[in-house]
Amino acid sequence: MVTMRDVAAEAGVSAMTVSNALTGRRPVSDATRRLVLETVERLGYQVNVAARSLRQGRTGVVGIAVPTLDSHYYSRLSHRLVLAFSRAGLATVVEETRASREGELAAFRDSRLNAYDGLVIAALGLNEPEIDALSREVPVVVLGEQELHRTVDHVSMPNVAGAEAATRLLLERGCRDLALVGFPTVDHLEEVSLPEGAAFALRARGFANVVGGAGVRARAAYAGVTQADGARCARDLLARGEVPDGIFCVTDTLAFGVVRALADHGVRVPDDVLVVGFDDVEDAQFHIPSLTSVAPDLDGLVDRTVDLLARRIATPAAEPQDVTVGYRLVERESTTRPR
Amino acid sequence: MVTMRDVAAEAGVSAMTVSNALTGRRPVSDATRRLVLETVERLGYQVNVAARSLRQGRTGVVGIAVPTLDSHYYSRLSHRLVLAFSRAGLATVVEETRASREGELAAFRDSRLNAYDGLVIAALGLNEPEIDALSREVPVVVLGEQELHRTVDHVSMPNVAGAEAATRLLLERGCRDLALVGFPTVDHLEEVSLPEGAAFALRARGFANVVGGAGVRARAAYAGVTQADGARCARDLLARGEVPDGIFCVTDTLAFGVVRALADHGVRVPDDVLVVGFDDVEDAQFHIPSLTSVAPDLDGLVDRTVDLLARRIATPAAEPQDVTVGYRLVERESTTRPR
DNA sequence: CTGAAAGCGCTTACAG
DNA sequence: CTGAAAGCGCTTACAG
Repeated sequence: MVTMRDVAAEAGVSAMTVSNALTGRRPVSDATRRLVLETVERLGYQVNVAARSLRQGRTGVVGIAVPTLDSHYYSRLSHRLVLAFSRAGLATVVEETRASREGELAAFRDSRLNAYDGLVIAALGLNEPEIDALSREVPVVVLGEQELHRTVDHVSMPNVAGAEAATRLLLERGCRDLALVGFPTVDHLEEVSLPEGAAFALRARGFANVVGGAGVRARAAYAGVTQADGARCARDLLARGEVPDGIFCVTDTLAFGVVRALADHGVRVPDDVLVVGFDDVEDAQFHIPSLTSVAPDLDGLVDRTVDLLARRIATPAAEPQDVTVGYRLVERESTTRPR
Repeated sequence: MVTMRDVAAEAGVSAMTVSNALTGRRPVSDATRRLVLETVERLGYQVNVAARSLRQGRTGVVGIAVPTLDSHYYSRLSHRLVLAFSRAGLATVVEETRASREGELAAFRDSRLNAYDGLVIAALGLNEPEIDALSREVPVVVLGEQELHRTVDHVSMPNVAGAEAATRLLLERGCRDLALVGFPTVDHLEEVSLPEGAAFALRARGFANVVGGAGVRARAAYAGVTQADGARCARDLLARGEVPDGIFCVTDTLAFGVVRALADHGVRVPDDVLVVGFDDVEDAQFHIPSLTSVAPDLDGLVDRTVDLLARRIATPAAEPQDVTVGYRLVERESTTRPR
């Protein structure tokens, strides 16, 4: 391997000067810089990042920890974060936590071990005190799955407000017999905790808030997070006898499964029942029927995340911020009554 | 930060002994090991990976470079690879190349710079000689987007055979007026190169192979890789006047866009036209109609990839292997004629 | 603008 | 089974 020392010897300068010519940290005369760069090119020199990291204590790498990459929502979110950090001059590493406590602890451990400069984590398994403690060891931004807390930078989704808007839309379209898919109950929400964390509970709360005073029927079904789980929820609702006339699903992924299972049982969307999802993943536009969904401001979420992490890295003691991004309700065929 | 030296001083042993107690590389007496581990625990010592890497020249990290994470196929593939490498005791880093030459060169560069022990790359932009040259700098396994070549380990999809099976199914179902979506032509395939690389061309070739002797009409449409691109292809076909009675799409993602755009123009699947995709992504089961698709043996692909990379890391001079995994054709509603 | 020396925190020979 | 010394390839003070 070609080292900085080789380049220095070949160019007849010191290793320091090579370093300075490459990093620009200290001024180097134009002639020397040209000589160094030409020698670097000719010898095919590549800086050794392990050595640089050891010396600097920084790596220029940010970790992104998400429950899984095999998800409509998280794959897109990861993609957007990678692009945004890339624009900010930071390389990114994506890790999967499998939505487990252990996986999330591992992400924090890896952040120290591999000397990530910072970590973005969609935390589902760890609770607030744990995150607060861990966040002292590495600059971190927590993504919107926890309730508000003020000891760590936090960018969250408009979970409650978005779910309220979705539920209101169902009422406005005339639904009087609602179902919530993705949470086990519409009452005593605070007593239930799910492997998927607080986001689902907050969306359920939004649903319950609107349903509460509306004098309509409401029930709930829960089976997990996948399309297959959504299908199971729909079958569960049908097995209980009555078909609701409006369904709010806490994610689009669940909604896809719900719509499919309803079709398998001869129940049509939107003819027999209206359906709204959450996340507005790209697929929502392409399904038949296309899916009405709550579209969180993903650009805002990503931009704020990059900003906050950069600030936290630069100023470890900065005052923690708590940001909730906006949303739009995008209406499509699944809530459009046929004429 | 607590260093190995701190632990050694506290435990009254040498740094070497701490290292040996931790790595197990050399035998340490039981009593000493217990003392060291207890001291490590008490001081909260964490090994510094940068220093270890610098010394060892290895990191235990494997890079995975895919065109994008925002894709039905690549997000699932990345997920599976992460799990498989995790089982093999290797951490993984996922990078996006944006399907560009530059992005792929960067993945190789990062592999050296960040001292990945190995790289898995779905290469689309680089050609064979470039990959062959780069593969001398880092252990690499190339994923199924290139034609066969024997200078680098290579795991490929059953592109030709799978596409042939899909096209044969359309003929068996009575189609006589076919369209290929995802490649610009059905003739002179070798003269066309796409940003998406050779996989699309090989699938087009499979289509052309079957159509060739069958005495049926065939045309092609190409716009890119996304669902929106698939929709554009369908609109393009419709704009040319005649509606085909069978469509083979080189990916499921394109097929979703095709089916949606056809529906927008009142053309029904499978009533008016049959559609087959490729990849068998999870969504294929949940769309309405559910999508018939070529299902490559993803488990086999992932397992072989992990095996080959592990072997290449252990034995850099090993004879390169070229593996093509199998497939199943999964029939669903999109090719089932209504009674 | 340029350089010689020291050291980041480990692990690899070399000894015993 | 254990240790003192050297060095992985850089960059940070300290000098000039």
